[in-house]
Amino acid sequence: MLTWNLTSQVVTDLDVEKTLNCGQVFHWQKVTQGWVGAIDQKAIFLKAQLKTPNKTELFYPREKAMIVERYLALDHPLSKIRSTFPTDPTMCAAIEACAGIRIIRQPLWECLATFITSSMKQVAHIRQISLYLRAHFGSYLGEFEGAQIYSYPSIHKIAQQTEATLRAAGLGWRAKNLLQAAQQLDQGKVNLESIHGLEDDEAREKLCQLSGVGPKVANCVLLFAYERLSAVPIDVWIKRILLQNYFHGQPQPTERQLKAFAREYFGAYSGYAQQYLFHYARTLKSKR
DNA sequence: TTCCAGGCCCATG
DNA sequence: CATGGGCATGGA
Repeated sequence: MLTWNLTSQVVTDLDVEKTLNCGQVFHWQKVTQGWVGAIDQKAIFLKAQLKTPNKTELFYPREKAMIVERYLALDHPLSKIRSTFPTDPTMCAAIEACAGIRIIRQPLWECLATFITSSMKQVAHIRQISLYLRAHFGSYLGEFEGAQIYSYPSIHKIAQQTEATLRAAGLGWRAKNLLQAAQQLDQGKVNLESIHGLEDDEAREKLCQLSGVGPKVANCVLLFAYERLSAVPIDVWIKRILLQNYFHGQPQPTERQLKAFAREYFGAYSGYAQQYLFHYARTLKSKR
């Protein structure tokens, strides 16, 4: 049973629940008072108390304060970011539904690997796969209220597996992609750290050299791990909401036209806007 | 049971 | 550049 020496601070515009459950990260577990999970190799506990409609007191381990503050992107100026969004009805509804959602800064490999395993999978199943890989190939970090906490397995650990052992995670044909990507990285064919220094297009191109990584997964990694807040992943949900709300009654745009529109129309923080639309669309469906 | 899911890859026009 | 088919699995 892990114990926590907590510190706290009052944060404006932070909804921990939505931030952890809006489809950017998939492993945090709910406990009585808050959430437990891992940031790299550190077990972390988070608790949020609402003070006013947009102010939250966030409690987190004192000795890991810097790590948590960086991970949750508490430095992102959400008010300023929101002000750059267009003000059409759909976007306004999404902003209201997504108050306090922050694009977090995830570890590179963990984010990349998770989204390689995400293609044509529902969020619930991506989570299941992530927890399986952690429990079987990650490092045990401790237990809290029955929740077992593991780190995400290293590149090398995954690279050492066989396609069969990975398929046991329910990966199906994605197992080969994950294995090959891990091996490419393990052999130094691509260096994830070095991508930090590249322009968006170069970075995207580099990521797409990895097995199982195409434009959509690359944009997820750019947005959720490389802080490229204008990167717009277009999945089935975003495509649907764009077509219904911004291309209604018009001839079907090509993928290229859709991308160009998203990047231009939603502005400098189009990745943020995209995430709000994604979560908004999913909450709408669950309500029906 | 059927439908669908945070796509990628490769082969054709 | 764009379109179409194949690919595995499990939740809803």
